[in-house]
Amino acid sequence: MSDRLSQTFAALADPTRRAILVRLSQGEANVSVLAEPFLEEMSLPAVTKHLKVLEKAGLISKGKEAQWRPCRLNGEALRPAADWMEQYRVFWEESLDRLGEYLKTVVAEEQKNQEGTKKKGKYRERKKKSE
Amino acid sequence: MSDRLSQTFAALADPTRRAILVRLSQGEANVSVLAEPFLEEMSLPAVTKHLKVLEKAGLISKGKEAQWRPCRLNGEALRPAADWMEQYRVFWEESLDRLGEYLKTVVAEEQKNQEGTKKKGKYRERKKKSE
DNA sequence: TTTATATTTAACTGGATGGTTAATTAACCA
DNA sequence: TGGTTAATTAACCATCCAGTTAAATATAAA
Repeated sequence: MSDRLSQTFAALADPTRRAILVRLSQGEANVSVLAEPFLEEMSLPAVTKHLKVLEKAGLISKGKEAQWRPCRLNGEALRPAADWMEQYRVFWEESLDRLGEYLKTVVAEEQKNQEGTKKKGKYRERKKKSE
Repeated sequence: MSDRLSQTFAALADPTRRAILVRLSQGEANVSVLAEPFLEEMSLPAVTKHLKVLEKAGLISKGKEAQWRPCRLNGEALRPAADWMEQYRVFWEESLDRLGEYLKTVVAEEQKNQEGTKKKGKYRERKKKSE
């Protein structure tokens, strides 16, 4: 996996972890509080592991207060992922002022200009570089 | 993994797959064209597999034209994931009119009111239901 | 000093992922 | 018919992932 963006998306690719983030968006909470809603489905160490994944991805950070480990959301870390998605908004959003439609058209134009993937015999064939 | 949202995020958690989506946002392309930029790093079947992941997640769909399989982006499928992220925008965005700051404050207030994770002795202890 | 609470670590397991090479399928072309 | 191109499937492998139970660590409280 390796890169940051992949790590972020991977961290979000689990319902338990997303639920934890939702919970943390309402304020910090220590591990057992966070775990409580899941303890009928999984063990506490399982939750600890999820928290570790979120922590490694930079999405949360853990404090230290006596034997408790208050966790808090680090929303900042979601930004690159959100920004990445943002570039696709145009593909689904029909905005009120038709900006979406307009941009789609622009893209379609571009597409037509560079062509190369549309009709029989026009598929661009590239020999692999022999290096 | 199972649920749709997880599937979407998981599909995005790989740089090759994200690059494929970027490429497709500029227009449809068949498999070998999509694979070309990666063939020095991985084999064609590897790319086929990535495409399958994207397809299962509903992010792309494949057509059929002679021996070619023109792939196209299905941006629509990204919407739920983008929407999910959107709820966190407030945590990083300092909007021009300070709406972000304002909402952060609201959350901080709420946090203070419900407390329960802050001071010694106040940690909510719930016995696990014996069922 | 013992006990209780909060959390983590260790060791293990089954199943998913991401890659490989070799073989197969499918359509076109000469 | 036979060859070429495009893409997939099969079989395999190493690693990661999400969970488990049991043991360890750390702080507080009696």
